[in-house]
Amino acid sequence: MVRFKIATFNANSLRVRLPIVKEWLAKEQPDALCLQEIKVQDKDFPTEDFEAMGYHALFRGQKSYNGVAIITRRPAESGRFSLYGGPLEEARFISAEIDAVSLINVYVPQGVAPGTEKFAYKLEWLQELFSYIEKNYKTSLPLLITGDFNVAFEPIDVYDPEGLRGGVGFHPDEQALMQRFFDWGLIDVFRKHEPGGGFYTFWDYRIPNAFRRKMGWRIDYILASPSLAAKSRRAWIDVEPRKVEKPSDHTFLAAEFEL
DNA sequence: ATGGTCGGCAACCGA
Repeated sequence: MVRFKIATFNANSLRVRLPIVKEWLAKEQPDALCLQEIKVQDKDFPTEDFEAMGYHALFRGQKSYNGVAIITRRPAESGRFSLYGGPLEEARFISAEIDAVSLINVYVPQGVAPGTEKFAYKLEWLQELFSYIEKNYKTSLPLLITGDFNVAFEPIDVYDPEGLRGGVGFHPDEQALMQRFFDWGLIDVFRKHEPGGGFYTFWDYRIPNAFRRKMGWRIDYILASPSLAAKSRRAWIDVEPRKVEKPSDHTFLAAEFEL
């Protein structure tokens, strides 16, 4: 039996959140950590900080916005650095092969509001991600898709389902696309271990004291193919890093498998 | 009655 621990974290600036990330890595020693919204260009990526801790880094950054990375304990085989394949594409997709597991890390467009061009782009991006997975992966093989999907799937995944229904992040068109991943066979590993509601991974900065008031959303996911999901032993949300000086609006979401 | 968020990066955009 080989332990395989994976986590995902929307950093909202890796420069600002690097101390939190390093502390969490040291504490949990995951085999892979997927980061989103790193907001650094490749030339500024803190590779040395991770190497000094015995970790390896794959990343695709961009100026100002977006940016994704996969930090691994053992060297990983890099996969793709974009979904559509173009050099001008926003840095929202990165994949790798690690310990015989195919890993895809995504930062799904936020979408602003239904009816906007950006909302249409979000739906199109999710559709493209699903098509890519359907075309290139088999449900029988070990696959993990992690990241910030910017979609809450069920009413128990948001603090106010009635009030938020139909808005960005809790819209039936977004949920229908999430459903396609589940229909294909992927399993929401946190949900597998925690059937109850009220567990969130994101609290909007713009709502005063949202965390204290429990006004959260569960929009970050670790999705696993069936055979891999069957090997998960636990999944959890770590809110401890929110108690530091510079909390993020997201938390670390982690899962542990026995391969 | 009113103001109450972040981060990047240089004026606002994105979340």
